[in-house]
Amino acid sequence: MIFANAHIDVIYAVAYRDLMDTIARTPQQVGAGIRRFRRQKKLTQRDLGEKMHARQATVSKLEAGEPATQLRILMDALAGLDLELVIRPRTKLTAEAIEDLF
Amino acid sequence: MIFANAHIDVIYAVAYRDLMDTIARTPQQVGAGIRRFRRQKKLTQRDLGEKMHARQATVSKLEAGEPATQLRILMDALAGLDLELVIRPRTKLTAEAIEDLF
DNA sequence: AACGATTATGCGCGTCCGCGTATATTTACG
DNA sequence: CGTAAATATACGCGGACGCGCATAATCGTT
Repeated sequence: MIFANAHIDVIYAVAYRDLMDTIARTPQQVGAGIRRFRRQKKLTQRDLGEKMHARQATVSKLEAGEPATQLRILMDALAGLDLELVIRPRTKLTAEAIEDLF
Repeated sequence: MIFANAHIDVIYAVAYRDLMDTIARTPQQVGAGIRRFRRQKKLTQRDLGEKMHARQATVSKLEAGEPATQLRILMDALAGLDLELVIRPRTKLTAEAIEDLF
């Protein structure tokens, strides 16, 4: 029984963190995720642009899901928003589906 | 008590999935993650390239962490490997640190 | 409705992608 | 050790980025 001694707080934290996550499989979804987190932090595109040394117009294209956006731009934006990327096998279980189990 | 009725199998699956995840904050880490999953699936760069309609050389640059790689290439590679991206707030807790809790 | 703030779009420029094609270089294995 | 497979690198091309600069279009408040 691996979880017998597990702190319920830890598991709760993991589950809560999952609810904050954004899954992305397309450039559009990546852009939408960036936008969501940026707004959550009350930053304008210009604000984020300054943090990452890019133009407001560049942030705009990134959030629009421009497929030819460069990886550098994406990673700089993530850093500017204090975010990170996770690469993982595709799951059918969405956050909503998991909630339904409880 | 939110987790009173939770299927332990589900929680175990979530924890196990986390161990398979790759965290990336730089183009290099993204490339390394792609490479790790590609090898795990016993595919060559050429194999992956064919799946995503890209050249072997393009896959090579992606895995090398070329910062100017286009987002389209990354997402196509993820799809070809049946992977997905997660955008989330940066965590200090690495997979190893979490293991230490158990 | 009107205003400022925010975001989307445009132009010309320099740079570099990803392409096809081809070839070094390295790795893996008998 | 030698050979095939796998990966890294090169060249020229067409195209599109991201840049500065500037302006339209949209949003949010009062």
